[in-house]
Amino acid sequence: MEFIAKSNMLIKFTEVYIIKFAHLQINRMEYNFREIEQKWQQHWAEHKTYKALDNSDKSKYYVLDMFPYPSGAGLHVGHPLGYIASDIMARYKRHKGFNVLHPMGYDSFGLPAEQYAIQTGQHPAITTEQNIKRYREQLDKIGFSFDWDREVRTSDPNYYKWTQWIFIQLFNSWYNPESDKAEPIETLIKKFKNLSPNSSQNGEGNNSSLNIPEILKNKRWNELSEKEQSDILMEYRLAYLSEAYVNWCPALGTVLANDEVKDGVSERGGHPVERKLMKQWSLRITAYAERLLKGLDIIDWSESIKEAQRNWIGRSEGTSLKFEIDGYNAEVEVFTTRPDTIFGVSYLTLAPEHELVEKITTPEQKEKVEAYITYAKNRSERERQADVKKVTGEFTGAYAIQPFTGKQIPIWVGDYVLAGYGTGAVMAVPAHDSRDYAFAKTFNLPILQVVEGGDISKEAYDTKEGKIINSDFLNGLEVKDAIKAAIAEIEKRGIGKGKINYRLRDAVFGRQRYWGEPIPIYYDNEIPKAVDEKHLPIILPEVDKYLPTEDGDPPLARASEKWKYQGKYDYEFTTMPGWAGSSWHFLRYMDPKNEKEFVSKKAAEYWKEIDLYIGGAEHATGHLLYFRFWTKFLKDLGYISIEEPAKKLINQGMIQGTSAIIYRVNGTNKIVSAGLKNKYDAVAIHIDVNLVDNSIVNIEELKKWRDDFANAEFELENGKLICHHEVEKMSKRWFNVVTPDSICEKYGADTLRLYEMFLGPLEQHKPWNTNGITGVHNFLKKLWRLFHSENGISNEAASKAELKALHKCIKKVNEDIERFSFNTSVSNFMICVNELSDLKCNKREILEPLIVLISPYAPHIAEELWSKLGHTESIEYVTYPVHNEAYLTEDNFNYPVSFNGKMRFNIELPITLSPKEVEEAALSAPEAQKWLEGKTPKKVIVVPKKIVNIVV
RNA sequence: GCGGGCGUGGCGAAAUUGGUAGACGCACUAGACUUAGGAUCUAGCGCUUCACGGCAUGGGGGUUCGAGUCCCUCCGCCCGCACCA
Repeated sequence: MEFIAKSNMLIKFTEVYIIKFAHLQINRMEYNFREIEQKWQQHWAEHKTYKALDNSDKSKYYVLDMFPYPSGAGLHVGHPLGYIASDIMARYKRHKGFNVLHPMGYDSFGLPAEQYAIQTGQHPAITTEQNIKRYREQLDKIGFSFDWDREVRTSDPNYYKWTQWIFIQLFNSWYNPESDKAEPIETLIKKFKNLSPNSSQNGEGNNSSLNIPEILKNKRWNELSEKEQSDILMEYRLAYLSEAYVNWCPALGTVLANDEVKDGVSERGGHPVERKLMKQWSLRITAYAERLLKGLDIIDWSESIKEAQRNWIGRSEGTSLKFEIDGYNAEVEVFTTRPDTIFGVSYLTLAPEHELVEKITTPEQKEKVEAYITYAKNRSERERQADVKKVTGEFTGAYAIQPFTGKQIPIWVGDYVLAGYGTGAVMAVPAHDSRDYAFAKTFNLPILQVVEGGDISKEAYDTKEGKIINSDFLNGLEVKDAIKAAIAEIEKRGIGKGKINYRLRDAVFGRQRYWGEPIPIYYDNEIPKAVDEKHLPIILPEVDKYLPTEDGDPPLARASEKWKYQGKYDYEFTTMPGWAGSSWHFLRYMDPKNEKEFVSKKAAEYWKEIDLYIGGAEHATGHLLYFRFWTKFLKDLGYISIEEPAKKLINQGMIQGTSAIIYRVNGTNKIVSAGLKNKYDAVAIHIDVNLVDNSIVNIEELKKWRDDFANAEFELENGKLICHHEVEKMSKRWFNVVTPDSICEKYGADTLRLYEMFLGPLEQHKPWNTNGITGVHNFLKKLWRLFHSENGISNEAASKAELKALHKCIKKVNEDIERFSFNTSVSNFMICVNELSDLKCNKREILEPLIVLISPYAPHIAEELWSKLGHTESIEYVTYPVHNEAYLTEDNFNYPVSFNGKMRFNIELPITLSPKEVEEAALSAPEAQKWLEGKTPKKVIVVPKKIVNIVV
């Protein structure tokens, strides 16, 4: 008895032991991503695995992300999408033997930190620092291969010192239209000094495109006062101070650049924007309009971005033309693209802001015109844009002289003419321009047809086709030829000339804000001067409040009395806009610690331009235009040698949120499953998406999430509470924010990386949906299992089938990466691992290259498995596998043969056959013979490797 | 209005130059192994038909032996610019 009991116990004991042991073994085999990822992230940081070398014989590859603004909300799952793609590229290129520059930084000046500072009084530098810390933690969890030693922050004085320095270079430069590049302002001064007064009209520079200021036609440069000289140079400097109409946003208390205004409201915050005449610092980006346009042809950017920039630059060829004003010693200059319709002009229209309006308005019309101007000024941009159809205007009482007929034509004021474009005045040809037509119809002005075609009693005929009529010397010409003839005649008479106009405006550069780079300018007797370079950086001073002063001066005016240049001169009080620091960050990464230069010549020569730039398309007409502009400028001054900053640009799509919605029966505390909601009068409630798994709500978690659900009654479907989904912007407001941290915690960084790529094409907008993530997670588990079979790793030679599975994958993945199709490569990994699993492959010969192949996508698991295979060096330094065509083609393919869609069969042929032999074999196959029955084939089409068609 | 992009199963999506449309994944169905599984494995899964087959890439037309892919046209969606003379 005792013995039996004992042996039973022994058996039991053994069983328990075996189970325990098995359990241990399973544990050892399990894919423990948390442990692995932490281990390798630490390893990479300690060993500086991803350090980019400044001196290398290797070819360089520069892959850059648009750096983030570190907001308080932290990263959500949409932010890293582009970073993951660029990281894959960086790792792939390292495997391919490139010296890769893959840095990251922070665009850390900006509005939100300042708004927060205004509310709380906390210095923006502190919140920014906290946010950066949080960002870094989040980024580190995803396992990026950034070279963090090269980190830059735009709000760091060591960085903005050089932003200020570049501003000074802009201030000290002008654009020479003759050499077609920026030059030091001294070369312009020299030109002015050499001018001899009174002869300048037909002097040496007669045909030059350089406009000589009026005053120099009577006086020598040296005779001018310092103030006069300064004022003249301001008209040429690339960074200049001028009085101009700007987009003023009262709510934000600052001016905004055109690209920061959308539909008449501020892009940030959506506050109304009005036009205001202000003295402002601007950058003369218009000087670069033509080069910015031309450069688009040589860069590999998406068509939509290039079109957006072309649109924004808005080149249009036409003619400037002067009309004398009857009874005044004055002229109105207009710009037109249709000089061929000059004989159809029935009136001129001036913009309400036009300087001549006041001068030429007759006493009888004065009251009306003034009332109109007041009305036009008080209309906000938004109102004006909203009712474009509403035609308004007023007659000035003055008349202009049609230069060819000598006839009087009335001059009107109308706000459909924009002050900022062309000359702010148009010659109105109602018959051939729909806007002039609407105006003429409203105010009963004559409509004279001068181009044949259309029905001008109904609408304007604005097509640029047809014969010119009623037009003296232009009669009978086609529109195209008439334009040329008209320009020639206009130029001959000296009343105008051919001209190219751009829609692009100079970029307003000053912001009435605190949290930005101080503009390195001081005022000496009201004359703005650049601070000496050796005094840079001008450190952002401390202020008591981050608000404008009572006098309406910007916050910097609050700085203490000691904040003066050289102890006596006032500084400029506005700061630079957000896009200043981001306009050159790509250069600083090349040489981030340099204290003597913004970038050394040597580093700039080696790294040249960005090979791949990844970021959002929302910067199309902002950052992406400005950083091209600064690049061209710095090239002109000889500091760098590239004309375009980024060879290739990819705009990653936005990841939207998938909101979860449940239904509560109105007036009760009863929650019903989505399928049952139509039975009731139910209201939709957004709930936290993290409480939901595959549309099934975790009721226990829901009850904890919000008090009102704790005691709710639930009506379920098959025991489950199902929710509905809606695609919305990812935002706290909709409880649909998913953070990368939560995904890393649950599935690991490698799964996150793979899944973000797997979600769909990189450039496409797509909603985040965690449902499919188990698929890629399972793939990693399966991959892990391949390396942990019962028999361990075998050194046996691989079979044909195994080799084929591997090499097919290598080929496809290489192709996928080269064409930035990251989503398909994830599928290709899955196919390969499935095939190898089916083959129970545990061979080193296969698994080693496989893991290298996957490592750019899933670096942590790759490093772990690589070290398990006995390697001590990081997988990052291993050469990327190359596919072997032989493994792909050795066995037989099937060749289907089809005829006219009527009949189809497959025959098996060896791959080794030439196309000719394939053709012969196809024709002699029994199926083909039977079908042909003596007919002679007219055409045999052999498509390599795929299909043979026989046509009779 | 002008310009750019897109339209493929229940869902995310593949299809490199025109060449067996729907790879891969999710969801779903059935089964195996399990005390159990939210683990793993096997099979099925565009529509239609009992089946052979037929029909399918927004609609219509064209080119071609062959069209998701090229051309024309219409419809729908997204994005950018918008009184730019």
